[in-house]
Amino acid sequence: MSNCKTHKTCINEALKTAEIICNERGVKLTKLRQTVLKLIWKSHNYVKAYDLLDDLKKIDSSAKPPTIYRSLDFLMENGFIHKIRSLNAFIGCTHPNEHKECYFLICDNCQNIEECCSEQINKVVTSTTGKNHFEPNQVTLEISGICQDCIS
Amino acid sequence: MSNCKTHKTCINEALKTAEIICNERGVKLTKLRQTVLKLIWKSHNYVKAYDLLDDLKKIDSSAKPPTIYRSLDFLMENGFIHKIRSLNAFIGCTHPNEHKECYFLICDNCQNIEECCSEQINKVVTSTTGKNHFEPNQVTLEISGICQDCIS
DNA sequence: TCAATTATGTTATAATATAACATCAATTTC
DNA sequence: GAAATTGATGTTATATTATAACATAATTGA
Repeated sequence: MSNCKTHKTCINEALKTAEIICNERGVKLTKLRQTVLKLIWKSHNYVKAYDLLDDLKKIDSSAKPPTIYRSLDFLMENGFIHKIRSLNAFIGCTHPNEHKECYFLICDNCQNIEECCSEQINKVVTSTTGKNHFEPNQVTLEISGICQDCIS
Repeated sequence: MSNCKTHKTCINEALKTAEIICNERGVKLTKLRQTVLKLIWKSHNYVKAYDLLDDLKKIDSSAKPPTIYRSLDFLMENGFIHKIRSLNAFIGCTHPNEHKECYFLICDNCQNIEECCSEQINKVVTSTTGKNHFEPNQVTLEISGICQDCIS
């Protein structure tokens, strides 16, 4: 479960940040992409592409799979959302400006996902890939289990 | 690229180990499951489920998706193979007896996957989940990039 | 303005995975 | 050893996830 009090703030923050970053980068956060980002941020839980598509269809009944997947691609490329590979699902990024590598704590019970960064983990990954003479490109670290709020 | 000299040895090892573990556990490594495990071990590269199905069809033309997926499920449950979530692919496990958590170094160039264990990584994961009061269940750590042999 | 680029619309289909029910084989129990 | 139970496989159908390919529209920039 997330601790945000007024979730609207989370959504607005996410949209504003995305807007700013897009301007900096000279890429366009179009109406559609905004809408999709907003739909993803509907909650702190992960969302599936086709659920998103259903949501989008309520707004624009002509939406089709490529509509969603293209927006998802754009949002991922720019770091506004992440794909959770172990779930084939997507989630809004809580700090699109800052991180390099991050990892996810996925609650099997409440579906909430916590996005975390850890210098420690980065170091270990770097050192272990170094030992293997491996040039890392992308790190996927997803930890599923039971979150704080669901343990009791 | 893998360093095995006679890959047949890898396959035989994998099958023998699986056999022994199944006996210990009182579960059955049926003909079909053996065949699928052998097909997965055809190389050290990862394999896709439907490629596997095509291979299996050459042996038993009546094979269908559930044939493969059931065997894959069994082999995963017993730790003889792993699913690589970032690729929707499967790979034989190199040490089904020993490890708890492991991680994968996936070469984008040659498709080889190195399965590694690191006490260090386990510790960091434990400590970081602990800090978040998170009860971990399953850890997915997949690092893609360029392997030693493909860097030059 | 028109050429090039980028974004979106649209149709179709590819790729991945599972549900549901039938049958067969092995094991246990009486 | 026959019947009952369990586990494995066969089979049909379909769900879920994702992309290719081509058409059109909007935007940018020379």
